Amino acid sequence: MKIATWNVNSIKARIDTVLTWFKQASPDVACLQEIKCETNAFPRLEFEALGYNCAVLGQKSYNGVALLSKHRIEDVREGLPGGAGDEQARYIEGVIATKSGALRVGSIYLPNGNPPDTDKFTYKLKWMERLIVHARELREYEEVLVLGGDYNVIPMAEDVHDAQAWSGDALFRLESRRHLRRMINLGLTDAFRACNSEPQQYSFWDYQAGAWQKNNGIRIDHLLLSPQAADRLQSCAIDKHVRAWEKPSDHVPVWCELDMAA
DNA sequence: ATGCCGGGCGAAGCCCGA
Repeated sequence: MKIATWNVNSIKARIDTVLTWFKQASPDVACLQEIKCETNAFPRLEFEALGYNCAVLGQKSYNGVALLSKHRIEDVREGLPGGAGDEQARYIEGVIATKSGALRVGSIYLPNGNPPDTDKFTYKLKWMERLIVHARELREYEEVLVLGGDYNVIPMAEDVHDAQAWSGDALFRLESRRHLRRMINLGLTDAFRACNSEPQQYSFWDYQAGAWQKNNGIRIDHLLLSPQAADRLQSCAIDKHVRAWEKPSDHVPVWCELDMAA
């Protein structure tokens, strides 16, 4: 069972690139972020033609998340609990029935939080607090669970080209990293780091200042696995080559393979 | 160097991202 996450930076602008990757990579389940369209404007037909079911939580202009699955998506939860008045479409979750039981998948678009001296950073930290509370609830289900998405947090200095330059940034601030560490401490596994100990492995390169050409990247797109999922983890990789395609997103797909055969 | 790209919106120029 191949499960992927990808911040596509507008599904409308990126549809050809995204479909090309889906045809090649053929993930069983995919978490998309920054679709930047309203729910009913999501290009469902294009994905259905490839055999996918779609669960979408969209929003006009900004944010927006989706779950795509070759199998039926059940028990869809739209939005992260605990956010009374939070209008930003940043979380969708669903359950996929497999031969070896339920697979629960969440698609996360965590707030950026910059600049850090504003309420944007406060919103980010509060959102992370809500995510921790929700992950703690999900832990009790003892299911195969994958929380995939654009976390907008650089876990460690080895996950950024220039840690010094990023030290004050909301993506690398200690408060953000501490909250991500709390997620891990709930018993979740960073799938990529469970499979790859090489430093300087990135999932995002800015469009500006030749960041891609200079390999000035950061690793902020993560797949966090429950113990039941981590036990089934076979591989995890970053599809870096996609960043060199025509009209790329600034993020690339990250995927893992779980053994759900039995 | 926060605004060098790139997208949304909407029809010029501003908001936003990481």
